[in-house]
Amino acid sequence: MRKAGKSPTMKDVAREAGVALGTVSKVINGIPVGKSYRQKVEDAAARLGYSVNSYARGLRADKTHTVALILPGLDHTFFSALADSVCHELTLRGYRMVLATTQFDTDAEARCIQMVRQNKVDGIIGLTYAPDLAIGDDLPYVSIDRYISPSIPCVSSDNFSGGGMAAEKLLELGCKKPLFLRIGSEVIGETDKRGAGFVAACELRGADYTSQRFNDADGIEAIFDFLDRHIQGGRLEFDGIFCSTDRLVYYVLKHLKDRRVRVPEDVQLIGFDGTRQFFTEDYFCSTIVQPVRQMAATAVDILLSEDRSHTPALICLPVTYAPGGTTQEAVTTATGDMEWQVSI
Amino acid sequence: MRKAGKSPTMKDVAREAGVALGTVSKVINGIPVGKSYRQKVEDAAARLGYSVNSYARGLRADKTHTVALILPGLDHTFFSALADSVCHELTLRGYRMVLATTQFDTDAEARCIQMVRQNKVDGIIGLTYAPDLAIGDDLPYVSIDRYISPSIPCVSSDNFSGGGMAAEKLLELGCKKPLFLRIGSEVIGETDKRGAGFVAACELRGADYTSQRFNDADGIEAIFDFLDRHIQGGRLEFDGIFCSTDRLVYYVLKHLKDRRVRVPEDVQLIGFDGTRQFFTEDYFCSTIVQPVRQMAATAVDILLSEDRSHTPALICLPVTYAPGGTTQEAVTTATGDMEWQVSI
DNA sequence: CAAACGATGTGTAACGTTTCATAATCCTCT
DNA sequence: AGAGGATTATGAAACGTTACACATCGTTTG
Repeated sequence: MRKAGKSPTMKDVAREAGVALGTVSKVINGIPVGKSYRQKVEDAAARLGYSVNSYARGLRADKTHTVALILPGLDHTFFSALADSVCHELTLRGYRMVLATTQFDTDAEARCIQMVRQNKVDGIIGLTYAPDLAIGDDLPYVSIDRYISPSIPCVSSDNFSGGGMAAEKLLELGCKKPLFLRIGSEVIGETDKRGAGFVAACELRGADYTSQRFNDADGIEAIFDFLDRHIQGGRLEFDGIFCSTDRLVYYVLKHLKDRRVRVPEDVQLIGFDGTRQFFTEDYFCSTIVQPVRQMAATAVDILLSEDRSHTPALICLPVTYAPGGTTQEAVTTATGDMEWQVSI
Repeated sequence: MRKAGKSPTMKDVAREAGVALGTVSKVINGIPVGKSYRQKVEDAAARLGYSVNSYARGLRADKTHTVALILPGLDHTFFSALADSVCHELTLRGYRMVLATTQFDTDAEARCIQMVRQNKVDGIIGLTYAPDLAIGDDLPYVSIDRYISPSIPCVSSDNFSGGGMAAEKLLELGCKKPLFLRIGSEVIGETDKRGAGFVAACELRGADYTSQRFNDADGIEAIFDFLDRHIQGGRLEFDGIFCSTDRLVYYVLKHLKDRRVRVPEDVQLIGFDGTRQFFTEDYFCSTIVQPVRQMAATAVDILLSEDRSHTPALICLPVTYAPGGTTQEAVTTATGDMEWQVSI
């Protein structure tokens, strides 16, 4: 890659304006300076098209005004919404964002940390899965949805309450035999409190619940097998399922359709995330909605806060329930809007 | 924000290893050096946990290995898929990506350019709308979907052929009175060739077509009004509509449903973009699919190519047609899979 | 055996900024 | 009018790296 002619430096501006280097620096940084000097410098800078070299600045000051966001990828609403919000929040605060994606690969996570560390970012916001992520504590780090250590603040939605909310809702909607289905990473993260909350609420209400956990390694087939083992004479023995993610709802939905089990008539489904369809903005399914924007803003706030010595280790933000067609609410929901899909 | 203890520098490593600064630099950069020296340096670096300060490096070498991606936002599949791919392609080539979003605001676009210019990125990939974006030609720039000037390479999908493809498809599917509907920015971009391609194909086939263009400023209501004016006795006078984007398909679909016009029985719809539903991966509607990954890879390739003097000003990548339920194909498509939505 | 050469490590200048001690300038007050 | 103090501009040092000229050492050759 070729770059035409070097861009002007402060030295050039100083020469052009006939003032000292330090004066130019002051003007650029808004430090009070004699009016005529300020004018001369501003004119010269404009004439030359000067713009600060933040690499030189970042070298000198130990502050780069850059934050790294490390995510598995952007191919999921939750991730892209998070990235969008984080980017926006950072811009508002005068920070830049460098984005690195890991494809759920723990090696890539380590490489990303390494990479952004070289880049001397002022901090990292990360959504990672490696059980032993090496983050020196010289570099401020805020973790999303995964508690790593007491010295690393973790921002997540209130997974426990969300799980409880899902249980309450299923029971309220008349379910007698609710089931919790979990699929996810082998490592235990904050999101695993969803099941715990579900169980706690069920026990409190004395409900006849079941909780079944699978790992990504088991494959989705393990869940299908489980469901099949619980279908007796075309009838599923559960009448409500809380799935650990909206994506899981999709798979379950698909499988149940194959088995001619009707949703939501025979079994009601609640997911977690708050995934919405494009354009229509309808929820993909009945779901516990994570406050993505708030999570992003909170993560940024904590990361950039002056005093990081007293930040809580774990911050849980409130979730809400949103009906989305896979449960039988009393009133019809907005999804009725999408009836045209019937003809497809 | 507080940073604990400064990180070790090459000087520290040199002292620790008992060698000269230059030798450390050579080892770090893989320049041949005596075996024992190499070992000493590597050991010392590992012991101290040294990592390169890319700000110092970027200051010295006029190369930062950083590329900026400027997008309206990430809240659209096309944008997030593009960001995902660009990020991935850059990582493969050892580059970092800084992401800036503009919210479709042309002022924000200018601020972003300004910001990344300060950041001395090696180049910019931008998807912008400002009619007169000020990009000095000292900074390599690749534009997506918008031709700016002969010296700025533009990567887009083959909008013209895509429009033609949509026309051909509608005619092939039996439409006698096809309509092209456009909504978009006030400034004319590459995407406007969609309509041109449609018109060209219709004229070639002697079809009785109509072409109607609206701007964002007109509001979606203008399109609804237009449609209403062409509904006679409950029947729309067009039997096929090519919409300039999938999003427009959504609005049209919604409006036609209100007016009890059936899709695809009464009128067939084709969009542009290749938007897919989450999880299901089904196309949102019948559509002309943009090769997002290829666009990202191409943009990155061009931006990072050594010799930018002979790059073509405009690169159009091939699009494909994908049926998605808003047209009446001979064979049933994969969307049949989503029948369960019927019950929602 | 000495001179010349090649190979390899060393140290310093430069990149563009900010900061800070110093110098210059301007007032003000005696 | 001149000295003292307050204000403001100046210029050099430093940030961590790379590149290049130079010094050093070992080896080959006449």
